[in-house]
Amino acid sequence: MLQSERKESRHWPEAAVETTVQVVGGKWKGIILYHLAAGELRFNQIRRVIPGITQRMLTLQLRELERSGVVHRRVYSEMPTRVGYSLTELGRTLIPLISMMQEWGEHYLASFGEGVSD
Amino acid sequence: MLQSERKESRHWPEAAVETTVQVVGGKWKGIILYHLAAGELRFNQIRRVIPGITQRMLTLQLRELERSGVVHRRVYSEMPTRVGYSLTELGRTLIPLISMMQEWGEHYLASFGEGVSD
DNA sequence: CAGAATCCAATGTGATACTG
DNA sequence: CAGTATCACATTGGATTCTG
Repeated sequence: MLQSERKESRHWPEAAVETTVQVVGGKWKGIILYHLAAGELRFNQIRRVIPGITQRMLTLQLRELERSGVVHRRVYSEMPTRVGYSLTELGRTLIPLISMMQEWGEHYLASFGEGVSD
Repeated sequence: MLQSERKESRHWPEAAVETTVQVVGGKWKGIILYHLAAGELRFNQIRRVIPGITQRMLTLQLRELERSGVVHRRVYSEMPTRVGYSLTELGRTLIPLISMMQEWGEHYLASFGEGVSD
């Protein structure tokens, strides 16, 4: 999705903003990255810390994060199968951004209260 | 987890991340905010700096940004009609975030975006 | 355990035409 | 100039079932 719809090779600053939105945006990616910032998690561990995400969506979002190069998928040859997900080096450079997004969200929720339906 | 996590908050940190994603996410909101950071722009001025956005989408995204409280819509009583959009005070608190998103996107495009094929 | 496959509903987005 | 209205298509998301 990201690389396959690359635009011009010239980088306008807004293209950079768009790129970041595509990597961390979507309904679940920010949350997944937030949890992976703490360290490697297995598939069902992520499901447990993100109640509400379906198996299908977790798979899809993890695949996109992998494809963006920010998440690494590691298969342990065990029985039963165990798969660990962790941030790549590039993914770790996202931590300050995720952190800032969290802070802003808290500030927003605190000043606008619960009444904001968005 | 993230260093900035505030344990006394009654909001879950992931809800805060989600909230921010909803405010700045989507296909166009980040770009719109990026341009409004420079100052007030009229409707068609935004269209000009964001080639590719349709009139319909610009209207919809601006309405959502207004509704989130980060953009202010100001109608000048003139002929022909003139409407200016600008960041609210809350919206201006997003500027460091947008700026960081831009920087990360540039870093991503520079180190990863160009040569990668799927 | 960690998924893949399928179906379908909901939402997002674009093109086009029209308006005060 | 700054929108609305309408239709069509694309993308996203959920529920369910099945598998190595």
